[in-house]
Amino acid sequence: MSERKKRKPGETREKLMSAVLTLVGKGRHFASLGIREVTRQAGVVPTSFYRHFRNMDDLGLQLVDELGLVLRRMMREARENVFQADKLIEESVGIFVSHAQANRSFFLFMAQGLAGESRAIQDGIRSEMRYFSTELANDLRRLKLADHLTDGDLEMTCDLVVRSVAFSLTDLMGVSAEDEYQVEQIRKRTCRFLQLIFVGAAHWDNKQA
Amino acid sequence: MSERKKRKPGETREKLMSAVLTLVGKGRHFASLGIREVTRQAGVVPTSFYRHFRNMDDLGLQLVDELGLVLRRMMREARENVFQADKLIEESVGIFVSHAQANRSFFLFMAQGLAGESRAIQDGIRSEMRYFSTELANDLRRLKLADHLTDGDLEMTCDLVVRSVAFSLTDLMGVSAEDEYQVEQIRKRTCRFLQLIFVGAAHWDNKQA
DNA sequence: ACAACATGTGCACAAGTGTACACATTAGGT
DNA sequence: ACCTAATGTGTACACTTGTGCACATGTTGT
Repeated sequence: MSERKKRKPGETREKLMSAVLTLVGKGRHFASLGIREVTRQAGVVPTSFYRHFRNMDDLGLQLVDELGLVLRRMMREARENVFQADKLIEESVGIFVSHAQANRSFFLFMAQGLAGESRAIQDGIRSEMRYFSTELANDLRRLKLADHLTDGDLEMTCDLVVRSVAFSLTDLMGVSAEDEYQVEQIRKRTCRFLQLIFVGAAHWDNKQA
Repeated sequence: MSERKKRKPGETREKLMSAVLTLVGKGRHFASLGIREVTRQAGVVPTSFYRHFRNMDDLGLQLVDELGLVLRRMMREARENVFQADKLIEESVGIFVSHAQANRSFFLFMAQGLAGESRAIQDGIRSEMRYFSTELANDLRRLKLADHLTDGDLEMTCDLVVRSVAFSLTDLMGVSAEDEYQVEQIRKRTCRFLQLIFVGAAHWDNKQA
């Protein structure tokens, strides 16, 4: 009953997954990738694919799961590095941008999947975003930064925040990672978006009537 | 020198374009479509394709142009139907939603193109959004609804509005057009997003320091 | 050590793909 | 009415694709 011996349990599997990410990173769209192309990129024989995935969508779904891990890691880092509230937005957006650069292909895949052709993958990504949004709401509650908002309004605010950041993602993916200036522009603009949203949230209740 | 005689100048051409829209409407992703598939759907022989387009991306670009027309028509209707400021958001979002339903495939194509694999198409759609955003800014200025904002801040606000609506588009495309309840939920949620943003904009200057 | 299984490989094949070429039809301007 | 250009069609070919099958290899549990 010792199951942790496998020397390379999913070596090919990982090669296939990162082959997809590589291709996506090169500008290809996930929906246009075929099994043969992916196996070729992974340096594996086509039939090997079926040892690990039933089809491309299956592989995509498992990529979404890994994407979840990346996002969680990012969120943890954000929580550890944000000390005072006034720098909250700048710090968080900064961490987001640097993660997006470090895992470019992953986030590219995410951006694609939002309007992709597999409904399951769409739902998976959407679900990750929802999770992210509720966690953000929890944090804001804990930091006492949202005391005047009802749960519903806080949820909505966080949803809008997450959406805006996700949209900035597409901006970010549109410019080369080395273009420091453009990246910086996007970072600043995203911060301003979030500030605007939070100003709106701070003054929300009186308008709610 | 009379050039308007052509009986069916671009009949096949239109058939090809709407064939793409049909396939996209059926849930396919633009990036995964091939020339043969499209011509088959259009009921045309494969080689005809090259009479009108150089490749799929070319066709996509021309679809973006048509999309621009759809968007402009939508904006015109919005301008004609919005009378007083307090219903501005509800009216506009309503018009947006109904247009998105009426031209589902078109908007689906737009949502896909934002993270598609053709850079040119991405830029085209982005450019349409920018246009939309600046027009919105002009309207708000004209209606005296943004007097306390600098041009830059107004531009940012409108950009955020357009992005939020565009993201709602992906929500909308995710539910069946007949699911009245879900569509209504999305409509309401989008309105709340915009309200939140405008509340933020209304109180922006004091925070700007 | 041996049986059971998971994983990787090679081969095969029918189907689909992009596109070149030559030809048929039609439309437009004179 | 005629020439030219635009548009549509059929055939052809080399190539890619998904996937089934049989076999090789390695790994695990007893």
